[in-house]
Amino acid sequence: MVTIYDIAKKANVSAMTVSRVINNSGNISQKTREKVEAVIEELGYIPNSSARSLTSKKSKILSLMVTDITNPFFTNIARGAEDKAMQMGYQLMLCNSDENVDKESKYIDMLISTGTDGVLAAPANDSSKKNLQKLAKYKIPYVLIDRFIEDLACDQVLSDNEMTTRRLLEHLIKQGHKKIAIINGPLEIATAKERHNAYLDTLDLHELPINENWIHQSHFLRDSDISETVKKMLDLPENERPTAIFATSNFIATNIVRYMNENHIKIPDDIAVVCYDSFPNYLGTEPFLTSAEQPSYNFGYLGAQLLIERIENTAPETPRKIVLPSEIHFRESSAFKRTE
Amino acid sequence: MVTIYDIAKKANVSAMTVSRVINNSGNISQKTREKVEAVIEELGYIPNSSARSLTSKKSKILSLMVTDITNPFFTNIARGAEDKAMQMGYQLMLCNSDENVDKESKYIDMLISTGTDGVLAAPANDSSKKNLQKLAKYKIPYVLIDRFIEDLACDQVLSDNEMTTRRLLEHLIKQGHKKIAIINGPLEIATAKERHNAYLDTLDLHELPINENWIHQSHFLRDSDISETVKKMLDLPENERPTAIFATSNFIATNIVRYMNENHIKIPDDIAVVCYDSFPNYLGTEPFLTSAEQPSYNFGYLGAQLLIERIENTAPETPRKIVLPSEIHFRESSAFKRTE
DNA sequence: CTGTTAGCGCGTTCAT
DNA sequence: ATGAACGCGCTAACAG
Repeated sequence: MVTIYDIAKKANVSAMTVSRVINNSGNISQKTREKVEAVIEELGYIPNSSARSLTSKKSKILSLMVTDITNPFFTNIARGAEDKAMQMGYQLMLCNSDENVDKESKYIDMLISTGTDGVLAAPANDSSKKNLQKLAKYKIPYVLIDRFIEDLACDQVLSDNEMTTRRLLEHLIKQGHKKIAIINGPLEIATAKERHNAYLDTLDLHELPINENWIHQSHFLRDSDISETVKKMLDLPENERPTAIFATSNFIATNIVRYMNENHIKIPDDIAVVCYDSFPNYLGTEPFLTSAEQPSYNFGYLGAQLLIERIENTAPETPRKIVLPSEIHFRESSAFKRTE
Repeated sequence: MVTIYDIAKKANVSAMTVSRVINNSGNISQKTREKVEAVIEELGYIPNSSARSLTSKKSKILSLMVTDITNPFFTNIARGAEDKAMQMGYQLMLCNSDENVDKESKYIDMLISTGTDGVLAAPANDSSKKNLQKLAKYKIPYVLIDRFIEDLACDQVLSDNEMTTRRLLEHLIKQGHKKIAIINGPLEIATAKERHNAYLDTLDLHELPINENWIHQSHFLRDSDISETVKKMLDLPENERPTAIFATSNFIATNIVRYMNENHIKIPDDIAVVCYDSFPNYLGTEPFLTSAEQPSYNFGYLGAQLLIERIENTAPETPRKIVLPSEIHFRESSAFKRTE
C-alpha cells in the first residue's frame, strides 16, 4: 500500500507537504505541488479514509435511511441522494429500516461507528425520535425526508400533505362522491397523520359525513394486508357503504386494486380509488390510477444538498424546511361515476 | 466520545481487555467480561470503525456497484444484498455507474479509499476489467453479478442467458414466427453478448433466416432510444419485415412498447414482443408483456453471501459460479398470431 | 487470563 | 513555504 510517506520520500519532501497538496491546504509553491502530484500519479496513491477520518473526524460518507429501497418512492430518493452525494465527493451508505425502530436503531449505531458525516432519514415512525437524537448527541447532522418528527431542530424535505390530500379528495367530491373512505398507514408516521387530518378537514369543509367505519390504518410496507379492511367496508349497508377510497400510499393502493381485481369489484364503477404517491409507468400504457406524483428524486437530491451544506457549515443556523408539491394525475380509477 | 480507555478505567482493566471483550477474542474470565460489558452498556460505548480498520484492515463495509439503482432489477439486487449484509453485520455502500467505466473507476478508487471489505459488482461493460483488477491489486475480493467478464478469477452470480433466450425464442417460433428481430444492449456487456449468441444459435438450430437488418444494439439504460431502430425495421419490405422482437432487457422492452403505442402499432397483432427480465407488477392487473423473470433479489442475496464467505475466508479457493434460472411468463404480447 | 508496547496512515499544532 | 512531533482509537504481538 502506498502512503504519503512513500510519496514524500520519492518527491524529496516531508509527509506533511504531501498531505497539504492532497488537501489543498496551506501554501505550497507551484513547483513542489507539481512534483508531488506527479509522484502521486506515478505511484497510484489512494488516500486511506480510515486514517484520515481518525484525525479529521470526517468520513465523506452520507447515509440514507429508508424503510425499503424496493418502494419506488425510496428508490428514486436513493438515486437523487446518490447523484448529489457523488457530485460533492461523498459516498452513500444504504439502510432499510423496514419501518422497524429497533432495526433502525441498530443501523444508527453502525452509522455512528463508521463515522458517517450525516444522515438522510425517512424515519420509521415517531418513535424514531430517540434514534435521531442519538445522532444529534454525536453531533452528526441529519435531514428528515418525507416524514416529519416534532421538536427536532433539523432540515427537512417534506411533501405537501395537506394540499395534496385536499386536492385528491376534492376531485372525488367534484365527481359526486359523498362517502369517502381512507386507508392509511399508522398514525405514528407523520405522513399518515397529516393525510389523516387533511382528510378530516376536507370532508368537514365540504360538510360531508365522517364515519369511523371508513377510516382505517394498515401500514406502508409492500405487503400491507388490507383485504379484511376493504371487505368490511364493502359489506357495510348500502347507505353507509363508501363510494370512493383514498389510499394514502402507493403500496396501499396496490393492495386495494389487487383485492378489487381478485374479487371482481370494478374500479371506478363499483368504487373509485385515488392514491397519494405513484408508480413508475414502465410500459407507457395509459395508466389507470388517479394519483399524486411526488418529485421523489428531488427529495433525495435536495435532502443531500441540505445535508452537505449542514456538514460543511455553509448552511444558516436555523433549520430549513422544503415542502415539495405533487402533481396530480386524474385518471380512470376515479372517472366520473354515472349512478348515485 | 467514549473510547475503550474510558471503559478500561471505569472497569479497572486495561484497554486491551476491553478490546478482547468487544471482539470476543482471546480468553477472558467470565467475571471481567461481565464487568466490562456492564460498563460498555452504562457508558453507551460505540466502537470507532476508522480506528478499528486502521489496524485490523477490516471495515465491515460491502459495496454494491450497479448501473442504476432505479432499474427494478438492480433495486431488488440491492435489497437482497443489503439483507444479507445486515444479517452478517456488514453495511452496504451504493454506487451507480450509469454504465460508464470512468465513473465506475472513480467509485472504485473511493471504495478502496474507504477500505471496503468487498464489492458486489454488475460491471459497466467489458472494459470494467481494469477496475476490477485494481480491486484485486488491493486484495479486495469482488463478486460479479449479472455481468460476466472473462479471465477474472472471482465468484459469480449470473443469469442463464443461453437457456432463457432460447426458451423465449422457441416460444415465438412455436407461435409461427419466422422473422425474429433482436434489440439488444452493447455487445461489450456480457449479458448482451450471450443473449446475442444464443439468439443466433437458436435461429440457426431451427433453420430460420438471420438478417442483419433484424439485429440491433442500443443500450440498457432507462432512456435507450430505440425509435429509429424500430422504425427502420418496420419500414422494411413486407417479406423482410420481422413479425416479432426479442427485447434483451426490461427498459428496452419499455421503449419498444412505448414506441408501438405512440405509433398505433398493435402488439401482438402487428408485431409480437418478448422480453428478457421483467417489471414489478404493482397493480396486480393482468400483465401484458411476455417476459423472463429473473430472481433478482437472489442475485444480491447470494452474491453478498459468496462475497462475505470470500472475505471471511470460509470459501473454497476456487471461484464459484452460480447460474440462476428465470421463470418465463407467456402473456399477451406474444399471443398466437392469426395471420401470416 | 491480563497487561504493555508499538504502530496503523494521516492531519493538527507548532516551529522554522 | 515547509517540516517535526504528536496523537486520533484501536488491535497485533509479545510478555508476564
